[in-house]
Amino acid sequence: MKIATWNVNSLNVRLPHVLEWLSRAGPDVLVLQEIKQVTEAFDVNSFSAAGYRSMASGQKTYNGVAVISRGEATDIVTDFPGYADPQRRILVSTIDGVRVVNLYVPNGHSVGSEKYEYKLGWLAALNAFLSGELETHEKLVVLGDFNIAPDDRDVHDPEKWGEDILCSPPERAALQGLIDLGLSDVFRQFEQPEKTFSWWDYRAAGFRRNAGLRIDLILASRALSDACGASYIDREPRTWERPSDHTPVIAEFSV
DNA sequence: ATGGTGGTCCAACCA
Repeated sequence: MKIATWNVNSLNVRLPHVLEWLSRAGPDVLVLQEIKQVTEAFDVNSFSAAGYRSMASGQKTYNGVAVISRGEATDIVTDFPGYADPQRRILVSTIDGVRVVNLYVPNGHSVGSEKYEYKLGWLAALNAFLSGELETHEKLVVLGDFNIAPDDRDVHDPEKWGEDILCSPPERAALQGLIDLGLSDVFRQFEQPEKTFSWWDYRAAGFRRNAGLRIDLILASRALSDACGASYIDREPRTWERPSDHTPVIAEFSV
């Protein structure tokens, strides 16, 4: 199974990019974040014409997640049980025997802000949810825009970023809490070029200067991480006309 | 050191 994640920053704008990338990369599963459209506006037909099934959990203007897959998606979950949240940030399903958890983790704005507290609370709810999912699904992958750079290697200028948002110790501790459930960051199972990132700020020529972060992650349970043959980031869509500020992150599993 | 870009939707919010 070849699986990928991409924050598209508006599917209305980026649909042509997504279709182009699907045709070039041919993943079995592609999960999207920030589709920024209501579920009813999600264009299932464009994906079925490309040979994919698809579904979305959308909302107006902000957030919104979608899953595009060759195989059928079953046992769909769109909310953490017991955690009421109008923001559409998760889409969980089982595809070809793999539990696929698509996430758009809150950004958090700045350390100590109200949005930051929401982010940490959301991550606690995620931890509780995944703890349960891991009990019932041996093959589980958690992927998406985590809005957390795991460590200094994932930051273009660690001195400058310091312990700011996306890099603060409580955020990194929350990510470690997920790892401690029995998940691993498959990108780091392989030799990677230095300064490989998945997001570059539109401002201040971030991409031209490679001033980026690796905040789009693929975490896999033991049964899957053992079966992971490759994980890499495809920078190319970030070079296209009118790009998303994120680029696809891919993992290949022999399942 | 500051301000820079982009999406949604038209003023202001979010990233």
